[in-house]
Amino acid sequence: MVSERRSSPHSDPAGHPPLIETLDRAGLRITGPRRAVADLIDARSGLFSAQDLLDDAGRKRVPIGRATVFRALDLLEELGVVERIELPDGGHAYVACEPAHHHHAVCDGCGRVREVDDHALTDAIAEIERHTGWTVSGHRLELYGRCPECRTTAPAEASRS
Amino acid sequence: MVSERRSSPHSDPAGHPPLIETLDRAGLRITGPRRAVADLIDARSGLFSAQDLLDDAGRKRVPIGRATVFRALDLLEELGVVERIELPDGGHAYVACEPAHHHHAVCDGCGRVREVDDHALTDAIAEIERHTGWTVSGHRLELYGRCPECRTTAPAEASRS
DNA sequence: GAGGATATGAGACATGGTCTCGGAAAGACG
DNA sequence: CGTCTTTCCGAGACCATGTCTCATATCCTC
Repeated sequence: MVSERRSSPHSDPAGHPPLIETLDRAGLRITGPRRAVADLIDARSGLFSAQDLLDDAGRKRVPIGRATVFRALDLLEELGVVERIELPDGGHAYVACEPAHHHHAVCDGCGRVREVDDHALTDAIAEIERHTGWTVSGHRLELYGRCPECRTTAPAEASRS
Repeated sequence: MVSERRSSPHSDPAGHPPLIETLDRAGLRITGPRRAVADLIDARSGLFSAQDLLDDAGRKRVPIGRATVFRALDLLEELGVVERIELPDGGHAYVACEPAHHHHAVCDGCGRVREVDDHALTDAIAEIERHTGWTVSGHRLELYGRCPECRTTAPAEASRS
């Protein structure tokens, strides 16, 4: 489980439109459970696990099946508005994000996640292709560290390279 | 005692010394099971899962407990000679590697893994730190694509950003 | 509305990994 | 070598995170 931290009850901290809109625009069925999951995600900020959503749902007395949460998450991931990321400790978490290609920086102080783009990385990959002979069709980059707010507070715990 | 010394078709692509030596040099106990796991890994190339090692062990009639395999893998990971990587499909796999910091490129044709270093990435990260105000203490980069041998054969399947 | 396509929920199953605990083996020492 | 302490091992229970199945409920279109 990923820790609980929410900011404003419903607003999209990073300015995303409500997730449910994405489903709608993609021409997918808007069902009660889907809407519920979308809302639960919108109400969070930063990292969360499927279990977190289930817990939230229980707390709010919104009955949703486990499988449904995973299915909704898959769907949203496919649409690019939710991403599953790997944590330094080997665990997983989900995070809502923009559909455009980007990477995530995860703060190990507060769990906040920030999107980062990667012009420089693109160049780096081109370079790698050039001298290894590989064709790189995809990549995954995650950054771990501390956000400006946490930088001055408690020291970070170990993180892997 | 396991007979078979690295019999893999593409053995030792990067010229690693036997893994068991790493344990020895680290001053850790060299026990039968640890040696067995080290040998099993040496005999492989590319990605493998804990289950693969267990299967190999069964095939060679080397009885090793599941927990022991995971413990040995943890140990080797701590020493930096084995790394656990995230696959594009969300699964995990292990791979033997050099202890120095680097990244992996995974071929989705043959499963081969190549180590890649990242001068350019280091610069890219410095750049990110500079204009986001974050302190990046660690990162994880994985590249997916096709190695030169597979590039000309069957087309790659989809892979994620 | 009615009907067919699709999604849902409950819970079994799968996978990958961790924990516990009694027993066994490694290494230190005399 | 024998004994002692420390560490490791194996078996299997346990756990977390997902996936699958299938009967039922729901959505959307006509």
